[in-house]
Amino acid sequence: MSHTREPLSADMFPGADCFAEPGSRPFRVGDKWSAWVLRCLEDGPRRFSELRVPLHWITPKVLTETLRSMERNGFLARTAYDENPPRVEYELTALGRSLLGPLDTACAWTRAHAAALAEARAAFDSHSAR
Amino acid sequence: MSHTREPLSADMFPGADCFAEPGSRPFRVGDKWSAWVLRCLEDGPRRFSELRVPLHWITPKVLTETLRSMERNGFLARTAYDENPPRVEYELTALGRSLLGPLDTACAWTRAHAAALAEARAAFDSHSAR
DNA sequence: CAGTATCCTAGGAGATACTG
DNA sequence: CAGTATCTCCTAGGATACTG
Repeated sequence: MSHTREPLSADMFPGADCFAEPGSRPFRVGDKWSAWVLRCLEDGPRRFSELRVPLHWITPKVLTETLRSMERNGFLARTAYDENPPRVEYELTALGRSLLGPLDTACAWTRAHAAALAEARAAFDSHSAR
Repeated sequence: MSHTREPLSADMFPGADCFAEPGSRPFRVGDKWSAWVLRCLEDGPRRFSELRVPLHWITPKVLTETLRSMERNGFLARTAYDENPPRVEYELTALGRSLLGPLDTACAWTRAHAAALAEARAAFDSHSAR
């Protein structure tokens, strides 16, 4: 199993690269990972280690920070089960779920204008090159 | 005239603090200033120095960077008039204008859930305090 | 398994000064 | 007026190692 860092796949969350990846404009939801976490939890609760996989082996420190921040905002709920080994599940709240709409809107924009964006950049770059 | 840096007023662009200000979650449009610039140009072309005022005297370096990036993405057009003293105007393109919709959607979400957000944070903070 | 604890680095952002 | 040119600072994000 490779822990190599590659760009997140756009298949999982079409248009999201424009939200979460710092290098990609124009959109970004808050920090680098929150929007992706939101999508990962869309279909139900997930465990800490389950979240790491689709997030390309995000380091535990960064995932913890992201989850704490989202929990603080009331976007998700953390449930710790008293078992051994420990089990913790994260699940979207109604508030967190309500974010999916705006997120979709922005995603839709990105997909609808991806070609125009690429063209604009190419034109700008070729113009500033000469 | 005070050049003191204060938080951007929410009156100018309700809900936008959740897009553009790094410290404010959950939303942020790309970088710190792009969304604000978009709003500043909403009602027509503006000059470089005109933009600095509503943006709380953003430094010329940062404004230039922001405008260049937006120009590269095709969100705005830069027009330099051959006069003395020089005059340069920035104006939204159709592509840039099309961003206003998604931006409004996200703004609307923020305003609609501002109370819930504040409550969630207060609850989280008081809980983690004790 | 679900996290902490440390250390480190790149780059976004600002202050200040200067120029065509 | 409309920008560059430098310098500096901060912190989000990552690598790695360890723990209840």
